[in-house]
Amino acid sequence: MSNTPQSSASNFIRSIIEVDIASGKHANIITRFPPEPNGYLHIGHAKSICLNFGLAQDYQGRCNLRFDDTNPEKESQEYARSIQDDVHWLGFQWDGEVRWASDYFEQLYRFAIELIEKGLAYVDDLTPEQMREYRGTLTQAGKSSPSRELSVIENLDLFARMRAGEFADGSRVLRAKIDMASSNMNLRDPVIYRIRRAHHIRTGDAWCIYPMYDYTHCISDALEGITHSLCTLEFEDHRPLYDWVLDNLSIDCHPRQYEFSRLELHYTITSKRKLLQLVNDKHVSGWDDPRMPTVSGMRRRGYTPDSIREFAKRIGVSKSNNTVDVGVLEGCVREDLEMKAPRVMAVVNPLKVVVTNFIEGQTVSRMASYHPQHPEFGERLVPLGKEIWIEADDFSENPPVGWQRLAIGGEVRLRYSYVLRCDYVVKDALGKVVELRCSIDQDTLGKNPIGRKVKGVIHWLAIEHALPAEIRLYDRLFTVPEPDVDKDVDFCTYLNQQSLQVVDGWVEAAVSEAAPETHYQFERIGYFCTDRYEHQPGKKIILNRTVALKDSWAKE
RNA sequence: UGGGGAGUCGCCAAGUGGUAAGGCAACGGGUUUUGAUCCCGUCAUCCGUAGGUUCGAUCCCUACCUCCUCAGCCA
Repeated sequence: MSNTPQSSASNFIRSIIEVDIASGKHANIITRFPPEPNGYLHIGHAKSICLNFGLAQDYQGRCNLRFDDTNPEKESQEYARSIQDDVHWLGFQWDGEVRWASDYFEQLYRFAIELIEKGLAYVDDLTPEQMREYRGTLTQAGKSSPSRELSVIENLDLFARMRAGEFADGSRVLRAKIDMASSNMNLRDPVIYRIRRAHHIRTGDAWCIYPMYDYTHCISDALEGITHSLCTLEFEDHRPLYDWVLDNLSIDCHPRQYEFSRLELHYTITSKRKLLQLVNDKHVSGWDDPRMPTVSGMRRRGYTPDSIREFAKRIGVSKSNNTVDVGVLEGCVREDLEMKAPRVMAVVNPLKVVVTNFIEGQTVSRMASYHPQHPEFGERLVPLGKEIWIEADDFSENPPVGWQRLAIGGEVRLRYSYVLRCDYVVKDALGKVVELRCSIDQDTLGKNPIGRKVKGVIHWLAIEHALPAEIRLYDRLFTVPEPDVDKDVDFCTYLNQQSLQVVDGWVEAAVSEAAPETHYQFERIGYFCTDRYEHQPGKKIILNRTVALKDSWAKE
């Protein structure tokens, strides 16, 4: 009997867990999601969140949220808050309270003393430059620092004085004494504590020494009883150090670290440093700009938690480098919104049409369903009028072969209304089409015309009843698939100047009172979402385009 | 030219000594008052390359090739 839920694909981590459960090594698994609060979460983190929390759910285990807050200079409460919000929004709940690596500072300190007492750590006063020199290179062994031979007594004293603030920032470090000749650079006596007088978001000014990631992470995992510590591939080389620390300390728990490949997406970047640069340099409005690959940006854009979780499921987990096309992500939202978003009509690029034979009080309006497959979504009246807006793109003076939209002398179905014929085109002095004079076939409401077939259907809005709306159309943020592949070229040079287009469009009155973050499908156009922050129900309608509808005509 | 990883369809990704899952995309057809959705069908004689072991290898062995990664007092 397998523990694998049918909904989740097999992957190497699940295989390991299943073996561990089957062998009795673990009765319950405990995972953790360990972000550093130094930026907002992005789609790559979402993959990790879905993995860690998903595993815990599927195997009846637990998953902790633990902040790796060991570098006070870059961390903030704002980031920590946003991260918690994002995890919740994605649909996950961590086990118990939020954990902080800083909660373990005292224990970490005592373990460091244990290491010193065992002769496995020493205080060094080499400058950063010297340390780099002493470290050697990939092909040459490093050499020992003079401090490597300090006695336990001396090290104990020095380390205590480091904590007491007797030394200047950066003047001394505590190093693990492992092997300066190791072919693994991480084992060449890595620094495990440095002196930094920085205000910490949790511990304030209580400490002037801070533990390094490699030293902190494994111990934090062990203290929390983590069974499977999952991280990305670049930490593979750190695993021997992870194990070394735990093997040499009196901790009876030794979590196992497993690495999986990080997610790469075409036309976007997933580097917190670079995302921060986009924010700082004002290339975007903030971390939650709808063009950002951040969780909060995608949320604002209109992505749903379900769609992101589905995405994580589709891309899978492995150890091979992979680059996923954004089309996969888009496919996930379309699929989710297809069944969840009510349909409504909107005109993004309006062209005025005068229905010449519209007869007030006689020409009828129909009710329209909010969802073709879900009558429970309800319906509303879509009023027709003498003057209507249609999409400028739905009319062509010189229609190409296969054109199913409006053309001079041609007919088209007005969605939920009559069949419309274009009789006359009004142009301005420059020859630009500014208005269409059309007539409807009075006998086509709710039924097809007799003797001829009208294939095309277009959306429209009665001018009298349409509501003005600010519509934000987003395109990819970068013009090339891999903006940051070339180290010599600033990725900002590949910014897509047309990534945001704000247009004044029109929407059905039904949208008027929509709350922020309401999803809609604008028929024939795409999925849109009322802006989380700026949309004001009943006052200012602001919609963000989440993703366009698939368009097999546009491809031709 | 040190260490650690990875190479299976356009993109992800299972799999395993017994003759290549699935998803996305793509393509063909059907339904449709969204050129959407939905439905049906097609889509790797082949698993980086070359040898070897075997009745039989993508899975085992050998060599090679390619890509990623490591020299922060970042995580």
